[in-house]
Amino acid sequence: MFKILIAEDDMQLRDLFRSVLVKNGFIVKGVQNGKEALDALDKEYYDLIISDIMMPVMDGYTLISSLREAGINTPVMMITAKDAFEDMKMGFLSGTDDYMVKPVNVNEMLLRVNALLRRAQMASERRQTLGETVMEYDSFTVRTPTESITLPQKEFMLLYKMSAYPGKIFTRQQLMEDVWGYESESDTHTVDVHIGRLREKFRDSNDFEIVTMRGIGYKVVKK
Amino acid sequence: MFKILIAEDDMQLRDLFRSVLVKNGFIVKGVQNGKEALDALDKEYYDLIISDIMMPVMDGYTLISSLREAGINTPVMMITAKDAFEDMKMGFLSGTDDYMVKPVNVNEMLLRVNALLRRAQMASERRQTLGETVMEYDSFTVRTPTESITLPQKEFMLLYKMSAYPGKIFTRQQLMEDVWGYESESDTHTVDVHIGRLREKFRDSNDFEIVTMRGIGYKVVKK
DNA sequence: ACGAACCTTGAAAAATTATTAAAATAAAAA
DNA sequence: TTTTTATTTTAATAATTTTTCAAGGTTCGT
Repeated sequence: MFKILIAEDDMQLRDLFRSVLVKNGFIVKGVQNGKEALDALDKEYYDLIISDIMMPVMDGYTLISSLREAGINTPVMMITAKDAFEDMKMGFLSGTDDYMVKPVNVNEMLLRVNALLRRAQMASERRQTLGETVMEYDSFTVRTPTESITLPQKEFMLLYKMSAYPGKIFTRQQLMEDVWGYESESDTHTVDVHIGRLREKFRDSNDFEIVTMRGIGYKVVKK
Repeated sequence: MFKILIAEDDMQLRDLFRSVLVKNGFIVKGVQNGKEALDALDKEYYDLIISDIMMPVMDGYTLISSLREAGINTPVMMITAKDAFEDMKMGFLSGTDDYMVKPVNVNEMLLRVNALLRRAQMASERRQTLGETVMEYDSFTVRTPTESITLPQKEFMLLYKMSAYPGKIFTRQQLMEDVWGYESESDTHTVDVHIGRLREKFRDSNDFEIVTMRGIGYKVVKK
């Protein structure tokens, strides 16, 4: 299920886009300007951004530039009122992936959105979400609303593995095999130490906690 | 540099596209129809395909469909004479990434080509900026407010590649493949040495730094 | 309250990366 | 061509971070 963020100050247009996208199975959030878009992106992961250029508070160019500078490569489709080459050029140079001129044919928009998502999927890293916590396998990074930390390999793998099935209990043995590999010599108590460190790091998480199943193993539970 | 394949039966148009792209540093091969395109793709790798829809022998839809079926995900831009929704729909459904209607604005085409290559994870611009630091691909030169130095090839390519996606993590393997080439014999630790030299040279940069992602690779971060 | 299971801590061991120097290769100049 | 210079690679060692292990303290369930 793909999540799309729409930044558009014209409420009528925003609602039109939203209804079309929702009707086609997307989860959509609408905001009024670039600033609000950044806030939304901070809280939650989106698979695609549709943004108007001219908006109050923060325009589309600024929005995209800041995203790209922050290393966020979410695909972006820009929408503009003016059919001017210079505007389009600025859009593409800020890091836009596609560009449409108003009045927008919503069916074309749908096709283009799908094409962008298809292409992004290929390059996309493996990723997992637990509430507002996002785990990126390719960078061993965990993003929460308040921070973004890169974990050591073993710690990350443990968390990633268990988060894939919240509520499911994993025995130490299972975790050893999955994370350390089939014929690891290491003591299974090593798992405990890593769990301890994870707990310390995510003590304040509102999304999950690691629960001990005495005599069995551990599980990640959604809060 | 990047290789682009153009499939277009109108010789005049093909030559126009070719000359514009060549002028912008791309290596271009032109063919007359889908069949010839498939033959060319069989012989050689291309980074992007620009294809007309209506062509004798084999049309654009068939070309793209066969590519996608064969698991080839090269980005494709389709070009058509008719401004018809049904045509565009068929184009996108066959696996096209972008779509332009004739008469084609070649400058817009250039922008879109670059956007497609960027999304496909290839830095296509010949010049990049990171804050006040400018990198020129053609001369391997990096200019900062205080100085201007020409780097050795490997060092420059490394920096250039990573700077194209600030914040994105590159594994040594990836960097080896991108900078050294697919089947390099060299030890991947040679990357470390070059990174070390880059760090030394740009120790005082206010614009960026190279951060180690332990166990994974490196990334360039904006300051 | 008791024992087993778990948590915490610190320090040793292992793995990874940084740094340096020297050797090998490639490019440029004489 | 030969010599010189610059670049790239390899190798060895140092520094750093992660991982492991073990000991003592704590908690949990009966």
